[in-house]
Amino acid sequence: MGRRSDHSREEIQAMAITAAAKLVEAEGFQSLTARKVAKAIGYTVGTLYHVFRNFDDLVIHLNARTIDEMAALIQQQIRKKRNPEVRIRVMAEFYVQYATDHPDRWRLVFEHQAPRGLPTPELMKERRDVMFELVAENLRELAPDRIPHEVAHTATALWSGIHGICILALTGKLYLGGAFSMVKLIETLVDSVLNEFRHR
Amino acid sequence: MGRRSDHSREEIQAMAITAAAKLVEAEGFQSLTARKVAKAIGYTVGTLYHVFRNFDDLVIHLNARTIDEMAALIQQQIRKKRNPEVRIRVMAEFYVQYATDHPDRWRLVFEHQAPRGLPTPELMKERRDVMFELVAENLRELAPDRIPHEVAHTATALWSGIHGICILALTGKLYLGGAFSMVKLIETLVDSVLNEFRHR
DNA sequence: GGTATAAATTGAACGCCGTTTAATTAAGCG
DNA sequence: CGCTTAATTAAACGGCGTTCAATTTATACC
Repeated sequence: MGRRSDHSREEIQAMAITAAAKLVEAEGFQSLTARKVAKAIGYTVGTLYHVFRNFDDLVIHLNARTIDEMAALIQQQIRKKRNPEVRIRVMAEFYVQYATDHPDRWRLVFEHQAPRGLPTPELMKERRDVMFELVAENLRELAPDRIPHEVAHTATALWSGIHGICILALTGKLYLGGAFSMVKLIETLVDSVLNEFRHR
Repeated sequence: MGRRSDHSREEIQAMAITAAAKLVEAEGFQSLTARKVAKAIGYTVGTLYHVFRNFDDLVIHLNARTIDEMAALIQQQIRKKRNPEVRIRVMAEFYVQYATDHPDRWRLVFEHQAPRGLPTPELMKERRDVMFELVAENLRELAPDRIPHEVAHTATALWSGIHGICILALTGKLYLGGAFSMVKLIETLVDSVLNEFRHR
């Protein structure tokens, strides 16, 4: 066969990313392969390599979409709230929610890594700090006279901590059960860091 | 060739784990393969499968050793300290130290996962909570009259948070530089959680 | 409208992976 | 020394990411 032009480059890209997302959710990110994605969209691997530089490039595009989806969901939720502290708590709540609802897509964002030595792709750089900046924005509103550096520092510490709880819980490395829950752990962390932020 | 009996089963296991550790440190955990390990110890893959159930089994043994090494290092450090708060801070400091010194071995512990559906191997179950329990011990000493559940909860929140900072920093997903450092982030988290723990 | 050009798509190949298995080799024993 | 048993190997399998020559088709031009 040859040139079909049923779909443009961009369409094939989008189809591939969508198919990859579904495969990851259905079978886990560890068993995502280029051949499966190609088959799912009715093309062969070759076409995939015509549209993505390599398999990592496909994964990076999928991860970018995952981050965009998650950020959109979270921003939609905090738009309903006026109080910056409440907003931060809602952000944490829905971060956990998204991670729990799409564990494999979420883990792929953090556990994928391009081959050693290569620089972080632009697509990821743009999205790396989106959550941190969202937290920092609201911390700033919570205490407008704090110096920016301090705000950014606290935002980083808080959000990294929340992320840690998510990762360990989702990978089964956290004892949960009984009165133990992710939600309560996150609450403790948010309470602690916010109190510390206020009182000094 | 055939039966050489140069080494016992246990010796070959230990040699393989050591070789795997070196390969991981030298080339990254992503490119660890059974054939490389076999070659490094002067055997073929077949022998490796005679001694481990499969490749995941080898990785699990390596991870167990990594956790043991790290825990030993940390316990050795806190033995020098009497104050439980100081001990917790030293634990955090050396956790970061180990992760930074052996990034690929450390990441392998947390990013490896046995094929979907299989239960957590005993080898890992025994080691999963070692750090949490170490923290809880010292929290308990810090506030002997708190109920055990509360202590365990705080220990989990604190250590997950520290872990989150480590993971994000080591995978290049954290803005560091200038006055930003892992050590300072960790300090903030420890301060926050310990203060919260004391004041309520 | 036929034809040359350029682009999309394929299928087959490459070297590597984890894993399995039959065949070989050597050690231990009577 | 021959037999048994177990360790070790080499080869094979299917699947992986990746590359590329060959093929097919859409498009631009005369």
